[in-house]
Amino acid sequence: MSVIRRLPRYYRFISELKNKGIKRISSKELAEMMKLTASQVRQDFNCFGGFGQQGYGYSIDQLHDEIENILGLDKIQTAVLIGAGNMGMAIATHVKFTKRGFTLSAIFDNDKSIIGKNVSGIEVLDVSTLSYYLKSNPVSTAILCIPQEAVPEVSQVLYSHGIRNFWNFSHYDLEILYDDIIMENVHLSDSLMTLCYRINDKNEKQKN
Amino acid sequence: MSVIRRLPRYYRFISELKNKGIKRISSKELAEMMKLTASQVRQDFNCFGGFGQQGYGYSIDQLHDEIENILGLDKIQTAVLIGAGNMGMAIATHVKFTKRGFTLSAIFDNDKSIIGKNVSGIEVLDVSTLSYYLKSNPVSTAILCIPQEAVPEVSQVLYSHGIRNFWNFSHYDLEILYDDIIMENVHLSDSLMTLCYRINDKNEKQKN
DNA sequence: TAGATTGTTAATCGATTAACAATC
DNA sequence: TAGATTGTTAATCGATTAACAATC
Repeated sequence: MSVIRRLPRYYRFISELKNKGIKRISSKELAEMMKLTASQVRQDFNCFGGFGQQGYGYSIDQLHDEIENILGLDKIQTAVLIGAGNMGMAIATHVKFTKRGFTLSAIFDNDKSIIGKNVSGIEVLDVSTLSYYLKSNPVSTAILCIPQEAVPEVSQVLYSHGIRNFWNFSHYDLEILYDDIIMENVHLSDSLMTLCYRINDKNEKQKN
Repeated sequence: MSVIRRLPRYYRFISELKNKGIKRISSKELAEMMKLTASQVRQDFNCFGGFGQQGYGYSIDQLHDEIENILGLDKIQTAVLIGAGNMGMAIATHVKFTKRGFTLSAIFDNDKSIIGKNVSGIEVLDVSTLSYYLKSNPVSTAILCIPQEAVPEVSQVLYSHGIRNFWNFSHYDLEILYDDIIMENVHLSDSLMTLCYRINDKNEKQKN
């Protein structure tokens, strides 16, 4: 269902309206704002049970709470981050985990010069202690910020300790290895190449 | 066309096969590897003119070059990065720009403690000199790693100097402001919330 | 009540899959 | 030639849009 992919964006816009103190919105107004069709907005919200009111529109507060609930942002997942290089550091310090349904419980790396450092209140641990850590701490989700080569070994440890949910920043396509996992990929280079395509495609069209 | 979104992934897999020295592959084999259907693989490649050979399959080398060409990775775009916080730093040091059709020519920030520092061979410049820089240096693309609040002002400067291509890491939806731009969004928190949804959805299904 | 706007069904559009003739 | 595998057309599936009756 492709409505799922749109939910976080709805949540972003609705949260902003809520912060501005706005109380109601119609599908038409929201659609204009988000560059969607009113029809799609209504169709989308109706997937999860109609929470609008005919003749009035949607209550921003209710919409906010409903989407929060649908996304499950209230049920906190515990995550560990593997790889405290530039990307891992950026993720650890930049992402608002608690607002997105997660808590970051530990960070691991194999670089002696990084181990022991404090990153946004969390000490970086030696990745060789990962298995030991997972035995005594309940973790549902792993964030992979390690180089492609390291993925098979590290993910094997994670998988063997029951971790089935991954937020993957490596170039490795982990779905290939296990088929009972939830894999959310952030392939930055794919995104950049898509941008490249779109730029070149536009340039070519302008020539003709 | 949703085939575009799949092209970078094809490129990733084909590049790896090429590196391994493999010379040919059939749509069936590639499909299994990438968890697609053989039909889709053939359909996708045929969008850009059939470069397979009946009874044989596809030449890895040719496929690699064709996709590279379709993506336009050979025509280098010049980009500037705005915002040298954790995320900006990670992007600047972590992303292989030249391999993805770009060259990073400058980095800007407004933090005096960061300005002047060297990040992967590029000096961080004062964002107040951005306008001046753009007058004398040809730039086609901007990478936005700045907080949401700063986006309207900075993007106005970029837009007014003719920049129409954006790689956006901020929470701001820039399409709303300008409609003649190419916008490639990397909304990390959207991705994380989608993961949250999928985890909770799976958990609920397992209960029943 | 009249006006507005939803919820929902039907129509359209696009993307994926299946099938098979063409051909290397 | 026989076998393999593509290119391509047709069938299916899913997602988006349009239309309108229901109702606040």
